[in-house]
Amino acid sequence: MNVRTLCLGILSLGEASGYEIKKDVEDGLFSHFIEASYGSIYPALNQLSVEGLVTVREEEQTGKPDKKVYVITESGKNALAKAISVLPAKDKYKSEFLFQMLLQNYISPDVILVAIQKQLDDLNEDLARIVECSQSETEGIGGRFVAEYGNAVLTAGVKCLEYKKAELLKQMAVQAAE
Amino acid sequence: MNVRTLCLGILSLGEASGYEIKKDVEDGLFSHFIEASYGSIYPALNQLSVEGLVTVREEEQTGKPDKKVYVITESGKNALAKAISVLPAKDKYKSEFLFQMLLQNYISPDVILVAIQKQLDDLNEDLARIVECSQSETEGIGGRFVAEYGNAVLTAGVKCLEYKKAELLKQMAVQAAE
DNA sequence: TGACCCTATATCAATTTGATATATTAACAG
DNA sequence: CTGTTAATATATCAAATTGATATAGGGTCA
Repeated sequence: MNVRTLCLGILSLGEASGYEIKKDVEDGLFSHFIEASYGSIYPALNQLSVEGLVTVREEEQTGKPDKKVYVITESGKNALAKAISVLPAKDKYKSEFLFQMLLQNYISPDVILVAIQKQLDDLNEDLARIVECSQSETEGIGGRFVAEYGNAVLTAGVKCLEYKKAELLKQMAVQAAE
Repeated sequence: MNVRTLCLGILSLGEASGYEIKKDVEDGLFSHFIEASYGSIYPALNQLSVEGLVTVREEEQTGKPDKKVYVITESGKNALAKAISVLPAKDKYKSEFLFQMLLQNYISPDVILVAIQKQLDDLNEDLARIVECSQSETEGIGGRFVAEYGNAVLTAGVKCLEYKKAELLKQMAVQAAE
């Protein structure tokens, strides 16, 4: 799935500017499972506009720079429905954290500890965002689905890491006592 | 973290060819949290070789094409240790599946069902690979860490989806009866 | 007045993907 | 014995994407 389909999906929930799409991807319900940069979003919106899948409207704002508001068209909705009715590709997961943990014999216990803490902070931040988004419940049944799935997965990660952290701290205390 | 560091990490566990590195990334313990294509692995190995972080040895094989075996050097190990002693970047997770589920009002219940089933199959496949890899326990404490973390997270995902699937099936049965 | 942050769009080199090409050997079917 | 498929192995490249940077208007706070 490319960024064009991603933009159509977000626009299907309501009109938005490129900047707002980026915000959704960073802070919204999408943030748990979507990544996209300005460098892909703006070209995607331009192309969608050329293809007639979205319309653009330039909007003046007071106290802020002007923005271009994109609205999905009927043919855009059709293209979206078609694009998301195929078997989804396998999830992609990349974790520098797990890479470091696998090679933990190359790093000191203190570095391992701060890495675990950082991962815990990241997971809890993500978790808080999901809770926040699902409380303002904008997306109905689909939103509940992804919120519950994200919650389950992230909570399991936190639980596992809390245990690993405690284990490491105990071990470090023993080593310090020697 | 770039593919060069990834290759150094894999080579730190033992010598390998580009093809074998790709296999590790596809089927090994790394597969849960790493992605890399030939198009990035081969150039990375060439560059590492130029920089003196790995050495190459061409090996003839009977019954198979020749291969280039890469071995990490001392300065390669130093570069690796340095590269993985920084705070890890945030995990990256991309899921077409969750994107589809969030926009499920655009797709039919049967398509939702096959998507859920596909995700369950993917998760169970990943889970089986982790169990298999951790039984042959090649990587010691680091391997156990990532295996347990992966297990926790994937199991939570499976459990959540089994529930969602049952819920959907019940709902579809009710709708069919009407 | 300057420093810094938020909103907003845009661009671009560098990285990475995903697909394809090439070659060797084995296995298996027709 | 010929064709097809599959595994091993390396390499390349167009296209997509990232991550950083540039530009610009406005607000806030010292």
